Amino acid sequence: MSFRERVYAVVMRVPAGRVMGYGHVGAVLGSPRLARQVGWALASLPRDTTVPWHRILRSSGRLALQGDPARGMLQRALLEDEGIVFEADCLPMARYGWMPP
DNA sequence: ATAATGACTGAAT
DNA sequence: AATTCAGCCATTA
Repeated sequence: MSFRERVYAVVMRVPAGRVMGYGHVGAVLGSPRLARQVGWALASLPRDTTVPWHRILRSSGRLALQGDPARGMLQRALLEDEGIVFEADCLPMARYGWMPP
């Protein structure tokens, strides 16, 4: 089982309308310092994937993909479709954040 | 085996 | 408040 597959397994557990930070996913995988590797795993995801990659955000609830406007807008649109309300490019992790039981 | 890369993060400017 | 810097570590070359 590769690192990627473990990342996908965690991300796919996140219910609609909830989000997780890269560091949180890394923490579930073993260490909060795996954030970058989580990012790498999602970056190598195919476009037609069923993995809800848009539910993974940067720390403090800021959106990832800020360097890529096209995908950034897509991520925001997907999250809003799930009922998440943004507060000026950020969203309250305290409310939408999720951790596996 | 070594070196470079990056959807990150937290501290320091 | 906005940027830059320096660690991080799986993957790739």
